[in-house]
Amino acid sequence: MTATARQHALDQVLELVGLLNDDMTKALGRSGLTVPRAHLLWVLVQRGPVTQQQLADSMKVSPRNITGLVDGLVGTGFVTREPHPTDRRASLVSLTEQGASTSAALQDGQRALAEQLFGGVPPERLRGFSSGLDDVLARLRELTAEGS
Amino acid sequence: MTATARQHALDQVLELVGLLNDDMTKALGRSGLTVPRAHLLWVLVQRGPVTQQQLADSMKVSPRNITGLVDGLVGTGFVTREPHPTDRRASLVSLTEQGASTSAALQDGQRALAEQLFGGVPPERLRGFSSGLDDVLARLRELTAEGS
DNA sequence: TATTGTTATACTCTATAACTATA
DNA sequence: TATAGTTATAGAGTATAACAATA
Repeated sequence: MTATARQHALDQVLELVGLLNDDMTKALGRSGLTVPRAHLLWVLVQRGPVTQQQLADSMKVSPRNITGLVDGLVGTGFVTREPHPTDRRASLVSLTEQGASTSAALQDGQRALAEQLFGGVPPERLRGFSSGLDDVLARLRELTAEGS
Repeated sequence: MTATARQHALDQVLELVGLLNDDMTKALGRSGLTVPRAHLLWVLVQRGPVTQQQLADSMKVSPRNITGLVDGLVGTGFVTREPHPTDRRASLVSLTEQGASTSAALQDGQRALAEQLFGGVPPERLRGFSSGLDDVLARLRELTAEGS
């Protein structure tokens, strides 16, 4: 009985993951971005100009992969790759104006999405949802920490 | 005030999406599968042997893509591709024993995950979570139906 | 010697367009 | 003429390994 309730909850979560993934992919595509490229942009918004090594660490991805993502973003005008002022081995990746304004627009879009998804949910119910999610996230973080 | 609560809820959901995606990718990798290949297997579990065209429709992906996914799954022994009994243009894709038993194991893993994630959540709280999710899913389905 | 990033190589997922075989 | 699937081509994300330049 409760086991089926838990199974149902997981099914719901998996459907959510799929729908949200599709929605994000489409929205980013309209801005000329992909999910990994938007992720990189987001790191730059949070951390400011950084080296590719730091990007690789932040995104938990190989340095080779960062080279490719930055190449793409330079090509489409979202970031610049400039020589590092003190370390001549390294590059410094920065947002262009276009990169910064697009990132801001994406954030606005996210705020709008939050309103669309949760705007009609009564506060009491939203609290319950959010608390339940906290429990689930705590467990998931443990699992992924172990499993790495 | 409530706007920040809604924003927080979306942040939680996005973290959930990321963690769950990583967890699934790793778990499937241990079984020699990827997310799209597991998706294909899952369609076969539900529908039985089908043509590649039917797979393309079910998965909302190009026929060319199905050719590649089936090639990979045939190569790793999860499915077979056999001539269709009545339509000589078409192939019939079926689960092998290995494909069926791996699919069953994945389902067991999912049941276990549901227990790990929700097992410690009190029934009352789980109900609240699930109800909230229902609201959110309804809105998301509308959004993705429009935006397509 | 250690670190930064690139080139070389390879695999997976994805798409469109042209083409073959069959209906 | 329409449908099923493949070949041809292309692009994005991912990884490891070898290597050059610099620290």
